[in-house]
Amino acid sequence: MDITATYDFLSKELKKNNIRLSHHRLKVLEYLSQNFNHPTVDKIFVDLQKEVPTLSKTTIYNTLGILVKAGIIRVVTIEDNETRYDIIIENHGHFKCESCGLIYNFAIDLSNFDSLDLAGFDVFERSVYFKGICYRCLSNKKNQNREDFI
Amino acid sequence: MDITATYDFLSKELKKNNIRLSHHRLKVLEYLSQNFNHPTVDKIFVDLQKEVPTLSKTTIYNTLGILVKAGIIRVVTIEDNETRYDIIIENHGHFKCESCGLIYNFAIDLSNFDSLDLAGFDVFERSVYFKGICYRCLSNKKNQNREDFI
DNA sequence: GTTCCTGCAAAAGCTTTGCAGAAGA
DNA sequence: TCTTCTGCAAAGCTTTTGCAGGAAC
Repeated sequence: MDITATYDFLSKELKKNNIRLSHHRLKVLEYLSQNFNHPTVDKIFVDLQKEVPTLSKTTIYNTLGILVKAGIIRVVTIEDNETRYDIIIENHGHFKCESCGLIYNFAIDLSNFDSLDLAGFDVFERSVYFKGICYRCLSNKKNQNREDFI
Repeated sequence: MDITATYDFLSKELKKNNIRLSHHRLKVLEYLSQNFNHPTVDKIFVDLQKEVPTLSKTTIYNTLGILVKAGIIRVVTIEDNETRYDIIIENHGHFKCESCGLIYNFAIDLSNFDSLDLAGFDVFERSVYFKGICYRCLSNKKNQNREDFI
């Protein structure tokens, strides 16, 4: 993916949504458009502080809230004790490895999924979360059984 | 669904998992087997206190943790600011209405879903979360547009 | 000049932990 | 009796809020 194009596109998205383009906000957005690792607030904070030492968590919370409301990023609630954020890309699910903690994207398209149970409902957000052990951990720990990971 | 049968089944599940069947724990489990409304810890606490006034939140947290570990209930993380719990039923997703807050179950079977992106992965948990407006709220508010709900 | 953003500190929630007493096997 | 469960209170975290100063337009 062309990061510069994405970044430009997102800047325009912000303007379209009447979000003031402060330096800090652009930095948070830039970070999210270059890091597809579904960061927590704390991860964003720690990583960006090297570059922008005056940045506060309050501003990160504020910025993330605005971006979610504008529909530019989405909240990933794969785990109950951590809130993560993700630049919105269509038609993908999230897989979390319970061994190494990494979150992977994978292709899945439920946009045309119809359930009889939801007849007459207006569905405008669809999230898919899988958990398990990723191929990397599986090959690292071939001699152990699954119980070790749980 | 036959609640008594479910309840008996679950009692046996507990014994199989060497979980001591205290009165409080049975009450929590009974509550979950009779209330499919995906309660939060606080909801369980408030509802059960009428019946069991000495019950504490610590015990609820303790019990829920044990039941999750035993694979009898699962955590529903459809929202980032609330943790909910659900007796495990196979092959269903969760739909949260952003207007009334109700969470509905709907049938969906991803147990045989294969993604090329996850080739070589061991996937042992699959959650599907949808959001939108339920049919009830839609018919109550026919004259309003979607922006009112968001 | 006016609006809105920012950071600090405090507050608010939710969840976990330590420990002494109580209940279960 | 011995184990482990329970409830209280305190601690630990994450997130929100109030407010004064500062930056953007």
